Amino acid sequence: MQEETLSRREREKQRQRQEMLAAGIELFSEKGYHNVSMNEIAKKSEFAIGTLYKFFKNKEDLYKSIIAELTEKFDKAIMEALEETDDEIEKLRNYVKVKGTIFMENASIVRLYFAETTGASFNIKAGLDIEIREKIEKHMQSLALIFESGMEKHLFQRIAEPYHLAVALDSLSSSFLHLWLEAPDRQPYPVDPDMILNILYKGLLNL
Amino acid sequence: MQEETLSRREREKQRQRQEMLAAGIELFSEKGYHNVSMNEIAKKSEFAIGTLYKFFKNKEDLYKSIIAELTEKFDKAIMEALEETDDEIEKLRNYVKVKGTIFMENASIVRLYFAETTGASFNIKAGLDIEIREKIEKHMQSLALIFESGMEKHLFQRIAEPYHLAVALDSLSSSFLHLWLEAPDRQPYPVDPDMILNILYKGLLNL
Amino acid sequence: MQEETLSRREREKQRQRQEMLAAGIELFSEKGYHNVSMNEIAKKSEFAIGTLYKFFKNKEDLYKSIIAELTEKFDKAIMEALEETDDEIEKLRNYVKVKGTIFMENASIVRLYFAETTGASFNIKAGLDIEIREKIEKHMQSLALIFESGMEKHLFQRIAEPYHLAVALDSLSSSFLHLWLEAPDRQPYPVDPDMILNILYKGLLNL
Amino acid sequence: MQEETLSRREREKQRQRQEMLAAGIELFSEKGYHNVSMNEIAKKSEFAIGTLYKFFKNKEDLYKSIIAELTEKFDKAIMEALEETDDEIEKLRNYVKVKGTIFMENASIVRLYFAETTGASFNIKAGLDIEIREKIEKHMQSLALIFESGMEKHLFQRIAEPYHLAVALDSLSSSFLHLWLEAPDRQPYPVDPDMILNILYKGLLNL
DNA sequence: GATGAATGAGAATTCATTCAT
DNA sequence: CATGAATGAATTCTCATTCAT
Repeated sequence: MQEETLSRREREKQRQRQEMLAAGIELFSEKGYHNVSMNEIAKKSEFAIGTLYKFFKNKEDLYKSIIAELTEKFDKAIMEALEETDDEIEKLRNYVKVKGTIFMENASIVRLYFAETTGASFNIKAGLDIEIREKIEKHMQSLALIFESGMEKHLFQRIAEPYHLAVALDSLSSSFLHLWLEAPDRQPYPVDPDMILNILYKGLLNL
Repeated sequence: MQEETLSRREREKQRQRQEMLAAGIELFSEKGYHNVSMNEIAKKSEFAIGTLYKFFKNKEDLYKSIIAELTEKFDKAIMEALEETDDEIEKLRNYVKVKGTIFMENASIVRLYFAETTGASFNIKAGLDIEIREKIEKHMQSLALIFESGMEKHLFQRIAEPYHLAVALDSLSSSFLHLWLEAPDRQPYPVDPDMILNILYKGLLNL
Repeated sequence: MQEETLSRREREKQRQRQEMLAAGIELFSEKGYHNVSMNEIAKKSEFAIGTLYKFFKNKEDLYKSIIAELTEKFDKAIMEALEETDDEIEKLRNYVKVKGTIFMENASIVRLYFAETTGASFNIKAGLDIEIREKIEKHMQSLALIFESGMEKHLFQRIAEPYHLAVALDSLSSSFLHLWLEAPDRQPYPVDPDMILNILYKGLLNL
Repeated sequence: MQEETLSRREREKQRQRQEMLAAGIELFSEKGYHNVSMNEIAKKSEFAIGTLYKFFKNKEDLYKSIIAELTEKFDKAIMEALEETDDEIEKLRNYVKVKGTIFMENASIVRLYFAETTGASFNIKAGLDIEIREKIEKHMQSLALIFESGMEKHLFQRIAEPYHLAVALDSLSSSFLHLWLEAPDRQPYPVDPDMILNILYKGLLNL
């Protein structure tokens, strides 16, 4: 019974933490890191400012926690997607599909994620970006291996370096995602991963 | 003679303005918008802070001016590149080449540019992004037209919607540019626009 | 039996109170009143913070209790020492000896005590100092009376006002104590009360 | 003329700095370091809080500056007093006289000074105390030398270690100063340095 | 017209204290 | 009755902006 009580408290804490993170996500993605005050987050999450500081040692920590959580979730899903099958073509389709799903479900954090991974990030000093970049690099390496292996099996033509193809796939999927994030109803993407893959799969020119 | 005097003064003013912008570019791209103070920019550009405020009505205005200037330069160069020839293939190669050149020559602003165009920018309130996005959209439309026209001439296969191909080309070129910005010596890109185009031109699969 | 239970509880309470005070003493004397939080004291004394507030109505009250306790102890010991004998010379020696013993045994509180009795204390508003000052004044009066009586018996020469001599003795003993507190091994004082008295007893000059 | 302008500005700055320090002295000595906010000091000195921070990099710096300034002044005056004459008796009288004068003229800072030199100082971490303690130690050494030299000339009896006599003199003078600070009108001290010296000079007992 | 000293609103963070469990 | 999570007032410090010289 005590166990139950403890876990109830623990669960309650987790719920609170999630609410704080949610308020942070919403505000940060809407207004940018520096244009959001801890007081705002406190108000939005309906906690006292002091309570916020019980959960996160400072503003940066709260921000990092948001990014870290998404990164973790994203990384897990991607790695799983790539291991689900042995077929290279299927792996690539899975990659694009899963990326789309995650982004759709977390639209507002994704803005933050892009802010952190692209361009001059908020917190050059933060050092969080290093961790993220390492995960992204890991994904690129995994994709590159898939291209490489597909080439060895003569599934794919060696039209470019495997690593470059990996970057290309990542880039294309992100771009179409962006398109969709900006105008969810008009853009086809998250529903159709094949469109992106086709751009890579078929050559444009009649060679 | 008064005209001459005025224009000399005018030229002098322009030079000063450029120095201020240059200082801003360097600092903003290195440390991020919110981590740079107007005093720093004043010191770096060797003007008094009051003088800065004679040229730009506030910090945001200075920032916007930087972005606007790059956007303008970029837009001009791209539009010229696309009009230089009638050959669709050549147009696309020009697009990639010019984009590469601009980015290489303005590496530090480009970080700012990405920060502004991708993800949650520092200053969503700024409203500057609207102007930028419009220019980018114009480029996309131009590229789409090129793809369309190439398809009509049967130069290109209709492997995807012209607009999607435009987005793809923009995305790929930006990604490889990023790669290069992060590790200038190892990456081939700005030297070789064809690598990118090949990814689109040849299909991966043996169809 | 109820009485016994009550008194057992009472004793238990006293023990708890003492533990809280002890934690406070250690922390306050090490870091200063304002650099110690109630949470720290709670943790160090191994009570919940709420329990602390059952015993002391606020932080200041806890602090005052510490000082009051030392003052009480000190006052008692001093008054006893002065009444132990009828010989004025012996009384003064007792005073210095007992002061030394108390201070040696409570080195860490003594820092607090000095902080409170000398200079601009942390908490002038506390109003505690009034009570302390009254006790000190009482000691001074007692010492003055001893000097006075010694003078009447022609034990002492009337080289200064009795009250001034009292102040002098208090001052000298405190100073040498300080010396000892700062470097316990090198200083002779608490072992040798006569050194201090000699400074008063023998004249410096060859008169 | 430019020189004049510069020095006028410089003088103006010094005047402002002094006003800030004065406000700090008054508030700190009245309420204690931690019970005074920077905003209060700003208000009292009639400057904006930001201006305070132009002159002092933080609260501690402002506090240290106050203490350092008094210490400097005090040290200078004491050292001069000790060098003014070659006669040991005169030197000691000078010491007591000058100390009295300084303290009378700076009554409120002296409270701070005592708080810093006695008991648990506000800022154990501050490290300022080290500098002060070194100066005090220097004074003690100087006094000890005077006693030593007086003893060698058989002006003084060797009734105690010279260093202990130095400590005794310092202690006595400070104590009577305290007395006076608490009740300026009733206490004779600062007017009569000889009273203190007599306590040391004549022996109490009829030996 | 240039200057930079002065301003003060606003942000992050701490911690004494309360009170529901 | 003990507990310690939650509270929010108060504090330090920064920096965009103004304006007297």
